[in-house]
Amino acid sequence: MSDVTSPADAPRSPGRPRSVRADEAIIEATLDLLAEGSTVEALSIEAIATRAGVGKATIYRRWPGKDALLLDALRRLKGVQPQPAGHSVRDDLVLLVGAVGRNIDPRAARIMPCLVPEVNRSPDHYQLYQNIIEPRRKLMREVLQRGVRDGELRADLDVEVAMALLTGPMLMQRMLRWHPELDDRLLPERVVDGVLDGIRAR
Amino acid sequence: MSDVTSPADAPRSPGRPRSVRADEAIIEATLDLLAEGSTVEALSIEAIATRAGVGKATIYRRWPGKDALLLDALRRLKGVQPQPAGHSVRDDLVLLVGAVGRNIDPRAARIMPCLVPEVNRSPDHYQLYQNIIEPRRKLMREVLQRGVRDGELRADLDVEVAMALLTGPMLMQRMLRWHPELDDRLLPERVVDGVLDGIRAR
DNA sequence: GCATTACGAGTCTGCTCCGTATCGTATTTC
DNA sequence: GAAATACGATACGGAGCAGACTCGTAATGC
Repeated sequence: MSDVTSPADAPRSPGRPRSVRADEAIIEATLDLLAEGSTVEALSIEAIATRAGVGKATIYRRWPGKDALLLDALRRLKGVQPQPAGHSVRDDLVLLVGAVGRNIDPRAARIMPCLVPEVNRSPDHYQLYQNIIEPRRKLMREVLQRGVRDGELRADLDVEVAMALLTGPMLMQRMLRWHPELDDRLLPERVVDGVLDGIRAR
Repeated sequence: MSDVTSPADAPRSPGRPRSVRADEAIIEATLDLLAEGSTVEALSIEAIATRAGVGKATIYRRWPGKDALLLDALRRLKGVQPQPAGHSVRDDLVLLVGAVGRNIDPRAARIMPCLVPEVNRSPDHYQLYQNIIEPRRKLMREVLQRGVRDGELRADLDVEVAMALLTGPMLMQRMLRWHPELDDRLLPERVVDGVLDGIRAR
């Protein structure tokens, strides 16, 4: 079986190569345990090893500690960014807002809230978090700037505030189920239309 | 010194009464440790006892375990709700939005994010969280309904969505510093005006 | 004064975890 | 076949904490 790293990309040191299957199993076990509700700090190497069907040494051979392993594991969750069509600003915004806090991996939705304390505690993790969301923010910023340029949005629009208006309600709902009765499927449309047209009578 | 519970409210059982000072010290130590960055689960009874200058038994005499102690401690953080003046819907909203995630106790701002995972994990904690924010939500709901009644806001306004639009951006910014460059002091006004008037050109 | 309860401080057992080391075995290169 | 490295499993010493307990002391009601 081809349970090992591809021989093409390295000079191949002697001895038995590391098992790709083990790599995969460790990462998956980590994400599974997190998704099942374990906090970052409650997560133990021993639990990961057991879950992955792997010896502890196999983990320590690859990562110096829990933090490094976690970083690698979380990188797997970074989903694909949706590509706005570029026709209607409203439709593009609905697409982007609907993607807030949503990733390919369904575990991501359960894991993300557990990382909030970490992001607040450690400047490194805060930076990592910012690096991850910045590309998504950039995408939305461009859609909004396009709207201003085309005259579809107010000329005096504060783009950064507008992004907060669009993103905040979705994030809050996804992370905290802030309001139990809001319908998650309809929310993106409602949010975009609400922010576009305002709530003031006219 | 009057270091003990007031004699007026109980039949007074015999023996030395429990020290109010100890109660206070334990709660304060708990909140301090949380505010300093300890996670809920990393918090240990031993650490609390040491910090409070109190024996472990003194804690176990009062609470059955960490969870019960935490619940009592967190109840202390519930700040006062601002009272909207009732003149202008906009001004009332700015007041309420500015109060989102803000409590009298400055430690609250640092503690709240640490509770996000708990709220997601335990239905009990989720319910507790909902009970705490519901009064605040009610206040905002009334202001919005008043606006609709007075014709200041759209007649077809979805009040729940509107609350999400107003609250979400503030919460996200307070809990995650989602956008590093947004000015926290000006944000409430910006959010309210943005949501009121919309971002669409007209 | 005496029974009763609380106090701070500390001890003790049992548990979980960390990070390292050591088994016997498996897989690879030379 | 020999050397090298990886594998899962398990054992180890050490750290930290939970809870129950024990001290000698302090405060209260009768």
